[in-house]
Amino acid sequence: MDVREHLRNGLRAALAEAGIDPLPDDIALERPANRNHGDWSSNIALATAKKAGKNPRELGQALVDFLSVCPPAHVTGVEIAGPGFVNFRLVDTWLHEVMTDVLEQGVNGYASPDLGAGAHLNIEFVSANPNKPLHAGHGRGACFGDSIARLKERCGFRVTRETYINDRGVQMTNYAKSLAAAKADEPIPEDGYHGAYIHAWAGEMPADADPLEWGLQRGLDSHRATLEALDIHHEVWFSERSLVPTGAIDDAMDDLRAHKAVFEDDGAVWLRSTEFGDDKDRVLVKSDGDLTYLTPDIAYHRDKFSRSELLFNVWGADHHGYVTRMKAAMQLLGHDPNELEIAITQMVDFARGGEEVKMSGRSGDFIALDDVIAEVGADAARFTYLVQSVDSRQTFDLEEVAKQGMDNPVFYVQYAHARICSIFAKAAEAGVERSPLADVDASLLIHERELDLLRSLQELPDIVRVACVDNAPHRIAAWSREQAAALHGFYHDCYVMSDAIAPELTQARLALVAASQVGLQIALQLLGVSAPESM
RNA sequence: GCGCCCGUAGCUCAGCUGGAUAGAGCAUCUGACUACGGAUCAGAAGGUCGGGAGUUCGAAUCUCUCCGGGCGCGCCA
Repeated sequence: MDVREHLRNGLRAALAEAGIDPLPDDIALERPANRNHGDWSSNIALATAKKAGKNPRELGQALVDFLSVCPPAHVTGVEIAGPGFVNFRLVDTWLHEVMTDVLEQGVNGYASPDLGAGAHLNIEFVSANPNKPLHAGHGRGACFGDSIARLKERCGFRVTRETYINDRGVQMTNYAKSLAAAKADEPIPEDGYHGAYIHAWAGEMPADADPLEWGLQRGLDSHRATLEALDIHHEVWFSERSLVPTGAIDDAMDDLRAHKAVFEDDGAVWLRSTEFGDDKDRVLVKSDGDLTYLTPDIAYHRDKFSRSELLFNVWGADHHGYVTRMKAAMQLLGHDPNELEIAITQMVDFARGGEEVKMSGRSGDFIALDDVIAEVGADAARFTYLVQSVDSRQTFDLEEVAKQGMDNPVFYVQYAHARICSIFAKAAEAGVERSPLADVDASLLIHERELDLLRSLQELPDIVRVACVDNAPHRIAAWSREQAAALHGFYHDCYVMSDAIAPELTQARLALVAASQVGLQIALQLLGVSAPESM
């Protein structure tokens, strides 16, 4: 049981004794930044005194007096400090219980809060045009979306990974023309695509192939291969084009009309998106009869809702202006706006050794995501894309990330895992057999390095929950670095096996290291980064 | 002009629903191996949290305003 429950129960009893009624719903407990303030601290006296019309310091003292007489489990001291904080000092047994929890629950059980309760969540990400390879900028949304999927899965959602293929419209026609021109050694049309890949792909194209159909498949194959190199696998590749023959677009229009969500003006059909916060109403059917981009996308989202309770989209910052109208469209169709969550990833700049690398869309001169993976490796690419909040613009220095040293946090973390494996290998070599957990005396773990490792492991469930709720995989990356630092520090100061180490302590430390391995594996799995046994 | 994101150490960035003396990595300087992989560890130095005002016991965090940067504001996709 989480030690905080013991403390909260004690605080509730103390509050009741002090005449607080009703009791607060939530009692915050935090680990003070300053160790002198104890192991756990609560601001509950400050928070409730105001409402109860009491002096915070006096209420805090009353709580302390009560808790000193009936201390919760593990507690050795309770003090009042500052304006009214209640500080708890605990014996290390509370941390030893953390180790037991981690090992008993394992990689699949520890730090897996059930937030989703089995709800079906469709996560759409990447959704790039199939007329060109994925570029370096796509990597962020791809890694972010997949890590979100991993987080939601761990937290009890049933997840479908999906990507939308923009295979309908003029850009596909221009792409086909470009392929055909390249194949015939003719100049690429002005409105075509001029990247080097066009010529490479045209060279592969059979002479009798339909450039559009062949090109579509070639583009999809390219995307699929790139994503698989990053260990990203979409269950559904949804074709925009397919919305026409299935009647999905017509159905969506009928549905919108039935909901009085559209009107006609100037020969065009408009969506009443201003009813739900949009700046202006949006055209769905142009006066020439063509559909705007929005219309099939509405039909697509409507289709997704027919297959899933909750939708999650990952869009680049260049599409953020589109969020309001899509949410408005879904609300006009009767959906709760909270059932469609849209995460925006800010742009990525690329550099080599501090020198900015220009990416120009017009000339087709961009860094392919494949090239990033080839240059830095899939693990380093994923970790780097995820190490930073997607709310901030990112600078991705290919030269820095390609380094296989301390500059590179991904190696630091992976090396911690490899070290653990190395310790186990060494133990096996020495003929040391791991005792069952029940026979391990965890109370032997009293070194500050050992306790640091356990404090960090204790935080993981909270970190996972926050990362899931806030859509923040970078919190996992940050935790993995802390756990790795704790492991390296432990490794440096605490030998697991040695003539000077008692067999019982060896067993306790092997268990501790195993717990750390569980934590690191959970974190690396959520990031989609491998946990190597050796490097 | 309007909307969204950002501004924290020399550099790259964390900082959870407001908490006590604002953190990490890199870079810089100084140290640590006759034992499990030194791809490691320890210490030092480094700050008007963009500026200002407000809310309160308490603000990097919430509100307002200004400054600076990015991205959007089509009957394009």
